[in-house]
Amino acid sequence: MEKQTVTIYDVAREAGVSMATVSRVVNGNQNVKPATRQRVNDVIDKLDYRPNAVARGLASKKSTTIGVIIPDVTNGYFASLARGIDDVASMYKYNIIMENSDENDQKEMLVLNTLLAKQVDGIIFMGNRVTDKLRDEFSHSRTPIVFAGSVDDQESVPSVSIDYVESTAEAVSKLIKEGNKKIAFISGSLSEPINGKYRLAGYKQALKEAGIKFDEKLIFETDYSYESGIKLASQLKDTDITAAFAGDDRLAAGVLNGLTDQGVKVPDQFALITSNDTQVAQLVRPQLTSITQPLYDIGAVSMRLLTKLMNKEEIDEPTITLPYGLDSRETTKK
Amino acid sequence: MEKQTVTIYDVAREAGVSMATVSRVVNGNQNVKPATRQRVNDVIDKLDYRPNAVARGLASKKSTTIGVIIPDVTNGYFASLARGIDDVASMYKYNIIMENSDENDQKEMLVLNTLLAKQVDGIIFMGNRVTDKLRDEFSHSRTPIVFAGSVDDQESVPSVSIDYVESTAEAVSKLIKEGNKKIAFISGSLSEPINGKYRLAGYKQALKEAGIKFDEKLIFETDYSYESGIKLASQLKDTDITAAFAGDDRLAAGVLNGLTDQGVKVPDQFALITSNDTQVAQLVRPQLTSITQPLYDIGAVSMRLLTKLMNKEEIDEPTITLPYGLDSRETTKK
DNA sequence: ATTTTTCATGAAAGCGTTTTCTACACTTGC
DNA sequence: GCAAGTGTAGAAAACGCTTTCATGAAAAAT
Repeated sequence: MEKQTVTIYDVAREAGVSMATVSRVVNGNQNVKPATRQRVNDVIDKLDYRPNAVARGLASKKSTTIGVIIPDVTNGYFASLARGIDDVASMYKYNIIMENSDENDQKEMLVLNTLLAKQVDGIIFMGNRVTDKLRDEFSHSRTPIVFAGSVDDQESVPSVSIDYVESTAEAVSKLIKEGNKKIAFISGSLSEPINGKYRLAGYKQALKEAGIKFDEKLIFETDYSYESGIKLASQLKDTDITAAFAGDDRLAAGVLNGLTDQGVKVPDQFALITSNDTQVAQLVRPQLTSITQPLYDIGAVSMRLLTKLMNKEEIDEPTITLPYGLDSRETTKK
Repeated sequence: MEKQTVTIYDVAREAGVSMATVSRVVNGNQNVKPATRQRVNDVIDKLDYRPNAVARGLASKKSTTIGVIIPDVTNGYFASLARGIDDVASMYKYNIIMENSDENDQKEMLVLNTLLAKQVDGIIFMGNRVTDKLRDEFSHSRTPIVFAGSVDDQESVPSVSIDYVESTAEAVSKLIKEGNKKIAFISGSLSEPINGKYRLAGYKQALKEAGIKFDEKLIFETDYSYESGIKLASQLKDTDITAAFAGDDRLAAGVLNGLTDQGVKVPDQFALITSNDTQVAQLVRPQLTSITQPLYDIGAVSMRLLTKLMNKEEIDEPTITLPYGLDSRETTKK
């Protein structure tokens, strides 16, 4: 019962028209007499014709596919962005080729190349670090690209994110207002601009405003895993540090659970604020006070921006900053 | 500085050979003299030639792309499967087009059609319910497909999962052994075979073995959200139910947090076992005792199976069942 | 030295569309 | 009644590759 692939030519023959006409009705071109259109559509239904997107792509030089480079789908933060991206993409009839990069420079180059080979119409890049090589590749290719949930520190690429400096400053200020003087800054690698440049700047800014001297020893640079948070908790326990700002939720959850497991009362003895407001932040007990980010929207807006870029529309501001919030939950005093 | 797209023809001209030869070296065909190969490769590097995958796809009738239908990337369970799929896919040089279906029948049909239009070489389907219409479409298409993390109850489609009947029975038995007599069965829609058919059967089996009579009132059918779990907790609180089996981790986390927030001590006053062993299960306190599933592997094996199908290799057993475990953590007594 | 094999390569026909150009048959407008 | 438009449609050339078939040269066999 295996049906042969039916092509536009089959439809044309069966409907007694040329391929060009079939193509016109399939693509909604108005230059077709209603009666003809009807007839063609009937044949399409009858034969169950489905246009070959690959052939279409070759002929039109558009693949209606966009590439998404994501560090790890398994990470709730990126998954939320991805969901926003996908929803808007399908709204605009684009499909998504997703590639996990593990934030690995080499892999990023590799997937970028396969995406370009696949003739994607645009690319959304998630990741916290951009090597010069990668940036070079971006700018050389005529394929539009936008960063979602991160900023290129050279601002050479359109991006959508929140203001990491201000939000961090606000979080740290809150910690200070609640009486904390020794506040740890916990994040992933400081070589990533989001940590080493923006968040750290916000942290310092808050300290400065409060007249607190910056202390190098309060900076804890690690990776983004839950386990690292647990480990960090043991280190934190025997110091006079009374609060921490964390750049990642899983990391923060690790710190929180580690602290609690060791008998430290949060928030009474230790206050904690995290950054991404993923579901994790609300699943743990006590619930993590967090900077809130419109994760889904960041993804959605990125994709929307990309559609404009692909249509060669004029963009007034390529670096879009979305509003953030600060949700006081249970790991801070009030 | 915009470089024109360089085609195979440009390379051929520059290297003084025919397109056929360039094609051969690009595809690793051995019928090329080493010297010629060298020369062509040099030109490829020099011109920075990158084969157009779309044209390739049209000519070869292979897209080296597979479609992945996922209910929601944002769900840790599916995201883990997806990660396994993607890793194996890239190992075999396939790219992935990912489509969120929201387990919506109509949307599933739609994305299936766009995937087929894009000429994917294979499809991996995640989702708990398969409509007849969809199954029909599957069997009519010559594109191989495999189910990941779910079984088609008609077993007409190759699939990879764990034994849901046995694992559930084991979990419920444990609850019974620890002295619980009234054990709630909490799951998503019973219309989904995984719940209404397999897990429920396991639940009944365990009860029967212990000589406990099945009680309809202990079945709680809801959706998979954390919020529903919270709500359910209030209902559960004022009954004589002392334990529950939950078919989903977020749901279980909701029940757990809801119970705890209302002063019910877990596991002393209420025991709880969940099913998917996503990260959530270990983030909450107390940590959720859970059936453990090799999530990443389920995805990986599915993809591997799909590669075999795409190569038209003989498959001995199209329904693969992977081993599960039962990890006693803190929401059961021992 | 001649025939047969093997090897390396080129020519050209697809693959299934889109799109440009051309053409024809009608309407209009005057 | 004729020139100029205006829809509607077809022919055919791309699009950038893979692949089959043919071919000539070199190697091997006789």
